[in-house]
Amino acid sequence: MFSKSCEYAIKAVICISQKSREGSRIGVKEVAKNIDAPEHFTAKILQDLSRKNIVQSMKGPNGGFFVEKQDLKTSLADIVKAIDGDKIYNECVLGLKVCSQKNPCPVHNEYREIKKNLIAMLENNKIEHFNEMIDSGKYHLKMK
Amino acid sequence: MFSKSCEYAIKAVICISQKSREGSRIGVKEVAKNIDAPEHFTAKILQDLSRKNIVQSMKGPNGGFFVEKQDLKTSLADIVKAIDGDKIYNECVLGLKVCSQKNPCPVHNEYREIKKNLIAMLENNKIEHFNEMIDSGKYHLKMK
DNA sequence: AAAATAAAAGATAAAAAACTCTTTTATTCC
DNA sequence: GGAATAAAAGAGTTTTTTATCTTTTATTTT
Repeated sequence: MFSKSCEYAIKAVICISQKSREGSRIGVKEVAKNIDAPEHFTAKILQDLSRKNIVQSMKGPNGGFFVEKQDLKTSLADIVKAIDGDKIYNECVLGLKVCSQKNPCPVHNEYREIKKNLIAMLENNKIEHFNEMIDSGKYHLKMK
Repeated sequence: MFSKSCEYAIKAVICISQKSREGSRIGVKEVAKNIDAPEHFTAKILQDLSRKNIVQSMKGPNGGFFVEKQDLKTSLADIVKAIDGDKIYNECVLGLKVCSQKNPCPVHNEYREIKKNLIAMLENNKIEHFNEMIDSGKYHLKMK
């Protein structure tokens, strides 16, 4: 469904935002450990997310990554678009270059509904949400 | 969503089954042209589908690929499972190794519904279906 | 039986994705 | 200002996926 980078990105953003609520920043090393991803690879992804303003960063001692309050409204869709692009929005399930309402592939109509729900899910789920869910103890992100 | 191989496989099976209804077999070269896929790569995929009994094959002059009548009941899910495995059935959207009803990731419950619909779509759509749809002229598989 | 045809199998190559390592730049603390 | 810290940037490497090329095997036709 999503690329590995994208999966890591989602987990990383949630992880960083949790730290941010406590008022502190978090370094690559700790993020990587938390989300069970390779450290340097995580660094690349975080650079990308930072360039795209999904997370913020500060260099130097006591530096690290954090998310600003207004960015808690970032949705899963925003992260997915930032990393994997908008192919889930546009691409045909069968990979046809031309597949539209006017010129549909055999599963176009059925898939449209599924896609609609998937996109709705990605857009409605914001990171502030996840913080609450994970706090509740009923949901997790751990790889154990 | 699916690998390239899998997309090709789906199109190839539909393409072959259409020829089979006319009572004739079809060679790799023609399949590849029809589905706009590289010839030798298509050959590999067809070998795989043949080993897994989703299509049949015959060597020699007048040989080629075909699908038997009973195999028209093959669903998209069967093809996807044969090529990409059953990860859409089992894997967590966020890539967590542990993600279940008892130990859900933050989107587990919402995604479960979407997954259910997706799987239903894949299982309900059989290739005999597609033949009719494409015959009707309202749906297509062409890459033009 | 020989020639022709077409898939099967095996080996190789190219591209993309995933991952690693090293150097540079910005910031803070002393 | 100098040392220490941590991200940014750049330059690899490895693995997986996608694609190509060559040889072998099975079948048919003559």
